[in-house]
Amino acid sequence: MSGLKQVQRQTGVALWRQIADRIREAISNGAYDETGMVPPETMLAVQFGVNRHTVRSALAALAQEGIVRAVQGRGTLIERKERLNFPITRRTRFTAGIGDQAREMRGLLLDEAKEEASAEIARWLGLKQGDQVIRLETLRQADKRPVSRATSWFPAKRFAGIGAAYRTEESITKAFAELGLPDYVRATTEVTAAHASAADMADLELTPGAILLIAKAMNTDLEGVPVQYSISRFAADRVQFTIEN
Amino acid sequence: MSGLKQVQRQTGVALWRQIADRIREAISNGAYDETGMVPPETMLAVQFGVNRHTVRSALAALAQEGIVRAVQGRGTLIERKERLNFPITRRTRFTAGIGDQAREMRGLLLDEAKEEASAEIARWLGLKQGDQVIRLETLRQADKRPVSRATSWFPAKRFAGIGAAYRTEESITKAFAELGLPDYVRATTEVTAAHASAADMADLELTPGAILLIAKAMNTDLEGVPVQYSISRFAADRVQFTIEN
DNA sequence: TTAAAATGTCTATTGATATAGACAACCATA
DNA sequence: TATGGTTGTCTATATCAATAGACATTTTAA
Repeated sequence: MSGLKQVQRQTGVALWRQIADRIREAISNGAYDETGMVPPETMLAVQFGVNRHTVRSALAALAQEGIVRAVQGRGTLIERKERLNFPITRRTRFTAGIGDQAREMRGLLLDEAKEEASAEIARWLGLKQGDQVIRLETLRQADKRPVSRATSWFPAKRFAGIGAAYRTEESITKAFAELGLPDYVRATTEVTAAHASAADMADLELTPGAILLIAKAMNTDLEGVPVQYSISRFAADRVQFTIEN
Repeated sequence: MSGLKQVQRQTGVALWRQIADRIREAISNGAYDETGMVPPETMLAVQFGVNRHTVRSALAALAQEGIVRAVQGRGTLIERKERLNFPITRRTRFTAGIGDQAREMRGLLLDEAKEEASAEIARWLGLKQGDQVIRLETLRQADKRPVSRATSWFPAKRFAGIGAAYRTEESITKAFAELGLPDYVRATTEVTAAHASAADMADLELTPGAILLIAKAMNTDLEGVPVQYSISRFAADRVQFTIEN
């Protein structure tokens, strides 16, 4: 890998933020694994072609995220450098999928509502617009660190009580099982990226300007009948998707 | 869909940039299809809870991208509202994959080099570190609009001359065919997101702060022997990926 | 023709961003 | 214990980002 290059002078995104993103990426890629520390501020300033104070702003932001910790006289230590891998296959399951990469997996139910299907939701679930659906707002954590924020819709008739089941089981797979659906498969997944909204920023403990990986997914039962449509927002600096064909 | 909500006051990313992103997204989602115009500046200012001048900065950025065009006295017209869909399957091909969504597809060879495989490239291509590989830097366009910037590696021994073949055929699939590989399959794809580098910004004609969807892909021949490893960077506001299982 | 509605332009003010320089405080080690 | 390297803090200055208000210009429609 080549070293970090100079940042471009841009409008709209603060320099310190661009530099924070670059350093976060470098840490994630293991660029500083030898020392376990970020290079000195003065060196980073030269590398990026900016003032040392600008580098300090970037490092302060990373310290706020818990990624680095500055120690006066010694340097800036790297505290955390993970990126969870999230396989997307016909058998995609959140908890099992990244279960071996974290000690503790949790799924929190933030909100539950019964509502009428919009045209889009109806299309995905194979219902008629206006049919009753259950919407779950969930937050998934790995080792107490928020990983994704998802909005899921289920046919209300077939999956009444899925909210309560999810609240106790903390897993869609187990909630389905409790409601008499022992198995399901991932039919389609659409992946996009966007800036985080204010609400997602709060839930995912993101800093401003953060990027989301957005997966719109549809699951079906083994007969191909849609059972769930979900829009999951992942903190892009904490995960990657892997598609194995 | 609910209407646009207020933006959050953030640090590091300019308000006008956040608003530009939101409006671009709304246009892409067809929120203004009825009129073919963006709402008046004063109305947007109220919706986002900002000054009209801030909205004007956002619209100016979108005009610069060619997405809208302001006409004094009339309003701000929407010029373009596309997001190419890019299916990722075992038979993923760039040109064929989005060929029906654009009139003209082109693949430009920016650079070609023979080099020694790094540990990572060697691992992906099933070679030994230091084995000769050919690296192609390519830019793919749909209707003259840049869509992705890719770096690809090929085993040098097997695919000598792939640069020349790509330059004339403007397609990996056709270049492979010319070199005696009539068919290949997508083995794995890793998807991440990040901010655009300065170089990618220039090649993809992106505005500062833009987001990239990054796909690291490995293709094999029908016997499962790796033939290509590539890192493609897509302008996130112009594409989405679809994974069909 | 007139009025309303929309974008375009200008001035002014405040706070955030970025640069620059100097020096203090702290740590490791020769 | 002295020194060099590192982070922490302070002052100062210039530019960008955002708000605020006023008014001009252009188009549409009453």
